[in-house]
Amino acid sequence: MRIENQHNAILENAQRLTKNISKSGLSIYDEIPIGDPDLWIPSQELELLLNEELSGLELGSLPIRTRSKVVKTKICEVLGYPVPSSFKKTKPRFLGQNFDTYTQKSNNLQIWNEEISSSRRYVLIRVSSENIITKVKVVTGDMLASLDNTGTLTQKYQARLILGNEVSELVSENNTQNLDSVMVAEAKTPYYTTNPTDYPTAGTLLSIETIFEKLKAIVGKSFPDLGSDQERNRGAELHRLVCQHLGYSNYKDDGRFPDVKHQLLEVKLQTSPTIDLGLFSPDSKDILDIPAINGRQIRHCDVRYAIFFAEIIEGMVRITHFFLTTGEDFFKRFPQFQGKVLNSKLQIPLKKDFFD
DNA sequence: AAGAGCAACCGTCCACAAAA
DNA sequence: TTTTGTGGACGGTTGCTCTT
Repeated sequence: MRIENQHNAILENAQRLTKNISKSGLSIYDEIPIGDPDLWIPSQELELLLNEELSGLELGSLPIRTRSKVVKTKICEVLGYPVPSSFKKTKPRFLGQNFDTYTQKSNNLQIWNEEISSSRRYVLIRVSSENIITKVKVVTGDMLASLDNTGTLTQKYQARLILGNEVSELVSENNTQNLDSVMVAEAKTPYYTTNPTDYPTAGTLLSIETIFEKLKAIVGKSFPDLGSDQERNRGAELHRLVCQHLGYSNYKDDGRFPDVKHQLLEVKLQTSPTIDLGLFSPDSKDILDIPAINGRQIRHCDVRYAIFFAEIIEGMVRITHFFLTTGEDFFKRFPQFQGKVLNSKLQIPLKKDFFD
């Protein structure tokens, strides 16, 4: 009974505040002094209110960015704010009430290009596998920071894919000099016992031209699309096709770089023009963590990149373009984003019972 | 009004460590 | 020895802003 009374008292206070906000005509970007008795929604009130109003909301199978926008729109309505025509990239997104929102299906919370702000609130919204909001949790930056055990920043480079006139394009005529010096003229086609994830050897490393000839047959192939939040698995299907065309009888992927280690080949499937690269820049001269071949160390820029572009029509992924380049030449064909150049994110694992 | 540029945002997997 | 948890990679699309 006592708990129920308290619950009701908080909810009543929250409703009083949202009425005030609604009357005030303020937007989510207008500043409110923290703790303002008539306009500031304390975390407790915020959590209760959003939980009551958002739980059960059906989000369907929207693309994740669209999903996020739908949720923000709903939050504006619940809090008594007018819905902006677009959500500006302010830090935080809800400036007046000083909070950010994260709509999460997974427990891997990721904060990009920003430190955790200790006084900011973080509104974490749990979405079930059926795409229904099940719980809303409001925590301060302090609390989030305590869940961050490492402080490690994960980085990402990006480049732009610009389609040309050719359906298949061999960007680099030759391998890098370094790689060329270890390769033999008559490399064996992959034997049925070799794994695509094995370390490369001088005798089995195919020339970039041979790889090009073998892989260009993939253009025009299609396979079913697994859905808008299953990009990773979609890439796996292409990876399988690539292994098959190269002559490997078994497909294997250990999630490491590069995808087809045995050929020093990285495979990418693009359905949008932004190419995301990992921790390393393709033209990096850093040494790869694999055994040297004939005494020669392999560098990141020696790796070959197979970029496939696809269109998704009626639930099918159809490969329309193919590019093959060395890491060294990568940015000569695909311009690197000049803005931030390197993006980094902090990843915070949420405990399994975080939302309980 | 349309397009280009960009980075923000969210998703998934796997090796290894720790616990059972 | 098996199971569970954690850290840190990889994956890639879309909305916002600025320019034309």
